[in-house]
Amino acid sequence: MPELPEVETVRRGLQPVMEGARITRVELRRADLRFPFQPDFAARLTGQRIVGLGRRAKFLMADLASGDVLMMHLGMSGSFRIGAVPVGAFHHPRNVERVNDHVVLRLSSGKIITYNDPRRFGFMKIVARSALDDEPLLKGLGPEPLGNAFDAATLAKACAGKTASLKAALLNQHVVAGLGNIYAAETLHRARLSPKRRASTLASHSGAPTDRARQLVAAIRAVLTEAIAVGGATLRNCRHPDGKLGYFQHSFEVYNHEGQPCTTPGCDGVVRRFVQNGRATFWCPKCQK
DNA sequence: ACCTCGACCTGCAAGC
DNA sequence: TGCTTGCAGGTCGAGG
Repeated sequence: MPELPEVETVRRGLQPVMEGARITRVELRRADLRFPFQPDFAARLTGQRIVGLGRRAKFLMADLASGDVLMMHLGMSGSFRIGAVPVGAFHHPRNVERVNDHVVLRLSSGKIITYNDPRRFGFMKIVARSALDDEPLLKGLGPEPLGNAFDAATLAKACAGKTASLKAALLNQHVVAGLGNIYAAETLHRARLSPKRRASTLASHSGAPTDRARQLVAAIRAVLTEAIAVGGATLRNCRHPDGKLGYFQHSFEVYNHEGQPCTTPGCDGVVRRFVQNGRATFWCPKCQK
């Protein structure tokens, strides 16, 4: 469940369970996800109290009482589920072991948090909080799109001089953090901007933001806010930690809508799909300019 | 310094 | 039915 709204939904699901709990046991079912686990990974977690669960870009950041931070990334196919130690003969379906359960955290509350990731593009890494500023995975990340630091001037500045397409720029986590393939397409459609347009056209010659930059910022904020409000999108049955589903896939206007009529009021265009930078892009050539 | 592409993995659906 | 192919919400490193 990977883009910002999905990661934020996961964070909100895990937060009440994790915060304040102590990790009593760490099970690694394999030695690596995308990278090998750090040699002291389990030891640094075991016995630690989780004091908070935050998010930066698509990373979940669990603050530990030790001063360490557990960084977690879901990659393309990562998901968490919350289970509980069975009481008596009662077994809950979410407690049943599944294939691709790679990490199991037992908490002092009796809750069990399981990380499942078939493709293993996700990863976990422990970093000292004092070393976060030097963490390569976070270095250079662009602003949070729902934060105060993200505005038309910032976006225009990040895109000034870029020969890459707007779509590529939105996928670039150094420009703005948290968008992925779905929300890049959806926000560009909302802003009526072509994914093929040069990113540099968000800035005037002097570097000041154009109206396009303002439209795009507004679209990004609106789409992400709406998506979070309905629990993100659920594709391929990837669920929330508590087993519930997101609903934003029903609000997609272009993603996976090839051949369907454009939803822009007054537009009679048809949604098209093409491959851009190796990834599917969905858009309406009629109203996105 | 940019930009694009291939590589990393598994699982599922469509097509033959 | 079974095999092959293509495709999937991400990111990094190599090479142009």
